[in-house]
Amino acid sequence: MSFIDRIFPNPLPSIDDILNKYKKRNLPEGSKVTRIAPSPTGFMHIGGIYTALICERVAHQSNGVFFLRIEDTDTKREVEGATKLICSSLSNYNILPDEGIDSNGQEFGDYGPYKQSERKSIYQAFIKYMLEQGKAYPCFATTEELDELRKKQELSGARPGYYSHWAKYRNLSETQILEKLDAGIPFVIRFKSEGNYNNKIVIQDGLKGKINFPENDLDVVIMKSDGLPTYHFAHVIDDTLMGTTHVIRGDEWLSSLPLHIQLFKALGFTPPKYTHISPIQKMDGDSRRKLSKRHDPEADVRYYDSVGYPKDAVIEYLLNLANSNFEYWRRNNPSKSYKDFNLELKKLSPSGALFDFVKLNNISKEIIAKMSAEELFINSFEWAKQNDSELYLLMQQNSDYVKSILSIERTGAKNARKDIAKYSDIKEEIKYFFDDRFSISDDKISEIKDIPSSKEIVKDYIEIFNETDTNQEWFNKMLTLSSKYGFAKNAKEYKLNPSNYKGDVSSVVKIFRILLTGKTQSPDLSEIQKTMGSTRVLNRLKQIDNIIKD
RNA sequence: GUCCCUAUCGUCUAGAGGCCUAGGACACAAGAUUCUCAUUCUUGGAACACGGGUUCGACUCCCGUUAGGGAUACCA
Repeated sequence: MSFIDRIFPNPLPSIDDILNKYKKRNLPEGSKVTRIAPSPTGFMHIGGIYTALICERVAHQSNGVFFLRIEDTDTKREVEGATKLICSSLSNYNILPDEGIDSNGQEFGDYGPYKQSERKSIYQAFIKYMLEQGKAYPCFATTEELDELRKKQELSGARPGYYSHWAKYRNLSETQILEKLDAGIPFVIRFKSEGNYNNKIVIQDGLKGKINFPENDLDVVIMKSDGLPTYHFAHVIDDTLMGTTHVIRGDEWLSSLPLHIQLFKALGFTPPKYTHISPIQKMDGDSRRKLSKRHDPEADVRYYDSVGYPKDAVIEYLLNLANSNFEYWRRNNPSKSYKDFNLELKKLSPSGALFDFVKLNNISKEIIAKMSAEELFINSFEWAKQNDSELYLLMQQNSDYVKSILSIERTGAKNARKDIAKYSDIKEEIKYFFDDRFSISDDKISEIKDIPSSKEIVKDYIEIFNETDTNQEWFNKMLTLSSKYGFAKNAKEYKLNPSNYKGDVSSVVKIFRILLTGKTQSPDLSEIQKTMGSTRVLNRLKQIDNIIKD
């Protein structure tokens, strides 16, 4: 019995059967097949969404196929529920694979299974083939042995790694291998590299162009002792069988490129086209670093959901990061779907971009400003349902009132206000419209007191208040009151002759603004009054008696 | 240590040897708009990391330095 049969005693599918099962994809010329291949080790990273978005766009723009593959070959790091989270995050952001796994764990598509853990026998069939071809061998090195090897290499100044004469188990005889196997010594399968480190090879990358590498001479592990393949091997097998034409992935894989190309060749496969994209980074002190799962809450896509950024805002921000001409396109096509924008892989930045919340906010404000009051209500209501029960209740019990609040300077306005960047901002904007959440702080009260004749002005206004006043009619009343009590009709006039006036009309309006909203800054006061209704307005105005006693 | 990638305003970037006195967006500052804020409009400040080449000419090409990032696992 050969050592190969000892390693794989159970029958495995034949290479021919596998190759026959995975038919060549029948797609029109120029169609691209891309994939997103996350490992279920925690939450969905914003960088994962970024890559997925790019892959999805590239495939679908070319009438190709975009699929999802779960890379769960590291059973130790796998986190319960992570696969589900990946699927739901993708569908949340409307990045929908044509093949893969849905949120319920249901697989779909003709090139599955799409979970690597379910493809074990396929990988093993190819591993066996590699062994038969003499392109791989079992290695019995223990962790201690490998540590020692590394130390020795460091001491002698040699390049660390398992290669050439350092590769202790590379040239074991059949009998030696069988002895170890019989003794039950754990082993891995290593690739028997024919590469020469002193040879230079050139590889083409879709973004970085031609890259020079030394040839790979490392005998990399391709099958772990648990019988599952490593990333490198699974990548080569899966992307071949699944017909991936374009591999778009993070540039942390760039250095493994010589190995991957070498593996494709060893198996007689044609490698796909590669594009390595730079990660999204953030500023940390005065150096940049990758957004980290452990330290940065904004690394988790759920963060953007939880604070209430519209999904499209996140997507458009990411698109803007990918292709900076997106914003130009968006300005010229304000109502088109982002899917009509043609994303160009070549236009991606070869260096990593810093995540910029200020820019995200700007994009998000634009998007929210474009929503009608009705849409904003529906979207924020949906958000509140999941994330803010207090706001949810408020909106549910006062839906018409909240809708009219959201209409202020939106419905019928030339340019809607751009002061809401995320749904969680809404609470603060609508709070003071509700009597049980409205109050005036002491320092605002003293601001009213500081304005001469404030009590008389309010009393006068109460007499002439009319709920149906137009904006102009309301403002005329402010002007009338101003001149009656010695305030200039505008700032210019006041500045010209400050000694002639007690202030200008803005001081008069300020009394009402504070009385009605508790704030010194607010949207248009006449619209606010109309929205609040006369009873509420008059009640609040009458509070002047409690603020300024005779 | 070794290998690989990257380097333009504060940020994202345009830039394919002369269209560059380096353009745009965000942010910031100033001004304008019958009220504050938010809009909107106008204006402004703000960058080719450094040193060598190549060339009539370099932000652009080459080499080095520096800085940042990545890889160097039975992790992906």
